[in-house]
Amino acid sequence: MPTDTHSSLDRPTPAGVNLEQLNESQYAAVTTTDGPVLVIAGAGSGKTRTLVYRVAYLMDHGVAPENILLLTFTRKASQEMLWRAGRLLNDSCTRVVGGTFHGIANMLLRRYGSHLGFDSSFTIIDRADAEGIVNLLKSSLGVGGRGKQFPSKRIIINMISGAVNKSMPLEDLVYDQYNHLSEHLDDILHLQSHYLDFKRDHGLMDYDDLLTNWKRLLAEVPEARTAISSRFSHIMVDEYQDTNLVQADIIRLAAYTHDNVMAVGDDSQSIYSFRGADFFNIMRFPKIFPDTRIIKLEENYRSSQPILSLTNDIIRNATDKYTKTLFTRIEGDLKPRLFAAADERQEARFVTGKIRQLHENGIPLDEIAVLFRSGFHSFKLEMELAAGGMDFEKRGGLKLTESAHIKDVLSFLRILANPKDNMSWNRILLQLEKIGPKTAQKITTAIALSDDPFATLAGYPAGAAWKKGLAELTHLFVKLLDNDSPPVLFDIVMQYYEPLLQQIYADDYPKRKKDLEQLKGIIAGYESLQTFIDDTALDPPDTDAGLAPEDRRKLVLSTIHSAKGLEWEVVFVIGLAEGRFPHPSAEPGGQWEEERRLLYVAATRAKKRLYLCYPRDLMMPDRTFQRVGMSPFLRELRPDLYDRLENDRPSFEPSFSSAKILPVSGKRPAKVSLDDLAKGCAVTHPFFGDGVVKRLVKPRSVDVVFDKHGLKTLHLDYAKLKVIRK
DNA sequence: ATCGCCACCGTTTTT
DNA sequence: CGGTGGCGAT
Repeated sequence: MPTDTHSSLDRPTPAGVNLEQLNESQYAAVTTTDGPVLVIAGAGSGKTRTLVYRVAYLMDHGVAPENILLLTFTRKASQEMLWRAGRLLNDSCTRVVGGTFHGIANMLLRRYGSHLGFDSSFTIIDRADAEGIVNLLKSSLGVGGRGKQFPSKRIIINMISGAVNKSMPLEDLVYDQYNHLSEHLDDILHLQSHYLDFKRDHGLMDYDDLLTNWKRLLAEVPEARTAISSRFSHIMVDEYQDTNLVQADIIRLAAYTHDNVMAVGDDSQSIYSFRGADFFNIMRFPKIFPDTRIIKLEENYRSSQPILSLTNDIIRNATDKYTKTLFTRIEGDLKPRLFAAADERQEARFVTGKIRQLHENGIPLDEIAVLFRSGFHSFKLEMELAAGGMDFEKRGGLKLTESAHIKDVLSFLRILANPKDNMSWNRILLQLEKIGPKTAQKITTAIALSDDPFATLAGYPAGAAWKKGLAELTHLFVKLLDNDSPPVLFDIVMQYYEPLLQQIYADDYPKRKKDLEQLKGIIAGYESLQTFIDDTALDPPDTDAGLAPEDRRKLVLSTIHSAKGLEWEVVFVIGLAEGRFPHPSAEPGGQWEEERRLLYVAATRAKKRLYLCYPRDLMMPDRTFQRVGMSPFLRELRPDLYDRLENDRPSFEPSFSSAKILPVSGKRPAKVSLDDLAKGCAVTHPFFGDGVVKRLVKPRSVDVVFDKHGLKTLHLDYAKLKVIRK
């Protein structure tokens, strides 16, 4: 594919794009309509922005939006991107097809799946479902019961899925990466083959199946390949370092007529290799697509220089170096801070106190995040925040649809969409009195073998103890099969399920009931049951879905993995202690480097302020405290790149759990009111320093230009402003 | 043989 | 909190 011979600067510019903001490389990435482009760039360099601009550019040059396919990692990311593109180039870009690999795969398979011999009604299963199947099989095959260190269901699913994603026989993978488990190889292979059969027999499809079948569709069905390749004349991929081999093949095949692919990624941010992601995909890209234009972006548009210096130093020690040294023109001189707490509790208090302080100084809560390696590392902090009456949103923990009661209700609906879904049958039958794993399995096998599952259920020879329960269940399905509106179906299920709910979860029934109300709100927006079920499996709604935007402006607590691609003014990274970070099972060589990149990802989320915290003492499994040092990754850093915070004072911040504290807004009397201020007043602020009032805003805010930090909008209720001179 | 209840334990990361 | 193992009841 010929690249342009004349200077790219001769080309017309995309509508509404301010080219002052684009450096020459970005400009080159944006202004090409043909051929493959690979953008390799560091954190905060505006990779995603080049994609948005290119969408705008393409549409400006006559490419119809419905022919553009934007593949992103999460559905939120694609929505965000389309929204940004919409601001550049009116709203026609909403017709751009944006989504995740899995979402697009689902769409295509529902449409063309029959070419591969699929039943059109397959059910998408998530991780927890997959683990559930392994559990069922483990007991029914009698595998691993006696041997003590048989791998957990989670590890087995990781291995099975890893084999698919790396296009590698499971056997090789076990010898390669799980050698310590190789004594169980036969059992593992046994489980794998039954797992595959189970999914096939019951019309279930996991995340990996969606991708492999998409690939098969492209590779084996010429008419589908042609249809898809001409439908999407331009394909864009974000976060390319997180793609696996199957995804790389999909892109190659989907673009086989035109090669119009643009991929952006950063090898230093590859943190998903445990899931089969392979950042060598980036290196391979130019070989797969000859005549690729490679564009490197080295300017960072996110973080201040002190933060960038530290993050450069984190990655400096990496063994695989493809890394570029990033620079920034953003001003700021606040060095990252390293805080050594005595223990987790003190760490939590420090973070809570700092957040409160920052918020009082005018930083909105949704511009602050706390990041950590594993979900449970934030438990102490969550308690401390809750005790202090501070609201937060936790990401990367349990999703709404992963809780047992929600799964219960969804099972009924999933059966309606796919009567062969034996996972769901099993769930429902187990709820009945006197039916345990064995009985449930007998019934589900009978159902799986029959042509009419509902008739089989009705006619199943019931034992005396559970005859009544089975009859009620049969009756429920009679009613359900008469309807097809999702909200109505939901209500019918709830009539049946609510008594069960009270009985099964007697202790926290009200809380679970509230979750179900929320689910009801979500389902109300759907007209098709199938769409609803697909969405809940592919993109589980979080517990805050449906809240008004102003209520969502919360402090974020997140695992580092779930924070990928996001940014905040202030970032705290907690739990940076030996034994916590890197994860103890990571050994120098393999996983170790990925853990280092993980810390890099965490630190590069910060725009202005970065706090790195660790507890000196950690509670060990045997409930004793043990002195641990700081994370080895921190020890490697040049000490002049950060400021150390010592906690010589025993009670650094007051504990919010031991004292009654009023909510933030009511706690502090306003120091200054609008009446005391006027345009031109000189003021001082404990955090931003000296400045001059530029403008009075609405009821209780004021714009101040600070000497060192530029323009800030401060809320008088929170900010500790002092008037120096009127 | 199967079910239900109680007590105990440990927690990678996930589209 | 969720998974597991033991034990008594059916």
